[in-house]
Amino acid sequence: MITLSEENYLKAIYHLERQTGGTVSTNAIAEKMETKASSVTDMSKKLADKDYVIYKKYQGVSLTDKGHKIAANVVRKHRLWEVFLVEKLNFSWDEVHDVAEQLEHIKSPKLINEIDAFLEFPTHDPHGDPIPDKDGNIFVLDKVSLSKVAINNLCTCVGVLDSSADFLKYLDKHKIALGTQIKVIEKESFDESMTIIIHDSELNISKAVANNIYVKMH
Amino acid sequence: MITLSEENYLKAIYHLERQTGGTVSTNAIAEKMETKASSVTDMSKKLADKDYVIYKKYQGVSLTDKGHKIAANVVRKHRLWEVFLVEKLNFSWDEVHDVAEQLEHIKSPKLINEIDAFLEFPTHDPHGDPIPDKDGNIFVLDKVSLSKVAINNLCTCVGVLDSSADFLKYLDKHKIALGTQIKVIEKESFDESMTIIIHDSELNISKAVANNIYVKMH
DNA sequence: AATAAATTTTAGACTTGTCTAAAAATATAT
DNA sequence: ATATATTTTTAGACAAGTCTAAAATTTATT
Repeated sequence: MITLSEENYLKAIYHLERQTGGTVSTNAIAEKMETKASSVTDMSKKLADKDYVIYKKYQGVSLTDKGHKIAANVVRKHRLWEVFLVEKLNFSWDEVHDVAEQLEHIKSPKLINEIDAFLEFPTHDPHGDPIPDKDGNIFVLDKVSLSKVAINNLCTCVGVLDSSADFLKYLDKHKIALGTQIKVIEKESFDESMTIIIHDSELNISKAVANNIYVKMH
Repeated sequence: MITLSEENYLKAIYHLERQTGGTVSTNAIAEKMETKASSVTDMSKKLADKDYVIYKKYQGVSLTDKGHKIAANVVRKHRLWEVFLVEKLNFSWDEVHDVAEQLEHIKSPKLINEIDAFLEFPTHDPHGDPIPDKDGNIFVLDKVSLSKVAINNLCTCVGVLDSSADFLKYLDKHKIALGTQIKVIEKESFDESMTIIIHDSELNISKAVANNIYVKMH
């Protein structure tokens, strides 16, 4: 039986592998988990003993197929619960993360299958992140950072890079949501801010904001 | 912050207090929790330190107001989740317990309030057990054991004493559910079995079964 | 009331997951 | 290529929660 802590480590490794491609360093895990490198080393050994990761001293870890499947399933549960909270229980997209962090560890295949069906098999969570299927596969749609979009182009918001509550509240305030149409009309070269049109009105956003918004081109 | 283990102990003490009235013995808790008496002693001290129970050496424990409130809230969450699983996710009443044991520990006041509203404020769980309100109060309706009902009386099933999967499956097999009308037509004195009429057909049930069914008299 | 039986507590040990501080290995820079 | 800085591991400690075995207390019995 897998422990809560082990699941959280596998999830962190999963996200880090996906960000960087290859193996994941001890320090990177420690930072993500908000723990110490020595704790990560201890856990890496345990995860390797259970065949969830491949661990070579001083070389970091990478998920085995077994570990990948478990991690993807945790992420699947996390994202399905997020959809449930927003669609059925009146949560806003900045409120779901902490609760989903708890719900993702509930062990019941029937429960998550029924939730999936109840929600009519969603493919993305409220932040635009893809929901892994039962085998752990995800289908990524091609999205680009809003900061890369050239002047006069029209695009649609399909996701966010940073899903912190603060950033999501900023988006709410300015009526930016998944599906919102965005037209880039001006870019300032000195601070890399840009002016966009949403819902027929102009808005100036900083480079930092534009970086954190994913869009699909028209 | 309260731990998972502490919550489970408080819940066990809550149920035992309710069964027996007064204080709860170390052994009774150990049996309910499927653990050893020495572990219970250790935990009793911790719970007393945190003002969740009153503990006197060799005299057992009883919940304080603070402890009672926490325990009742865990039970509230357990039973609301059970209703949710049965009403919305196609679980049968014998499948819900294990999942609800996990879900009852999710910490999010908003979540449980929204689930409550989503279910339109149910008062009883799928086994007929009352759901404590936000203050931990429960409103018990007067129910009697089917085994106490005299011949020729008509009554309605409103709950079960034993909600083990085995017993619930037995009830399913014989089409006995909450709300089912039952008429007692015969009682055997030698084995205390009884013959009842449900859905217009006769059924003979043992003393053990009758003991575990709660009914409301007409 | 004294003894036997049952219950409860204590003492010490073990596991999981964490930490700090020091040692070892790897990477970087001059 | 050697010294320095960074990363990673080891060693030893600690808290939570559990256990076994022995001691203390309470309850039941004669």
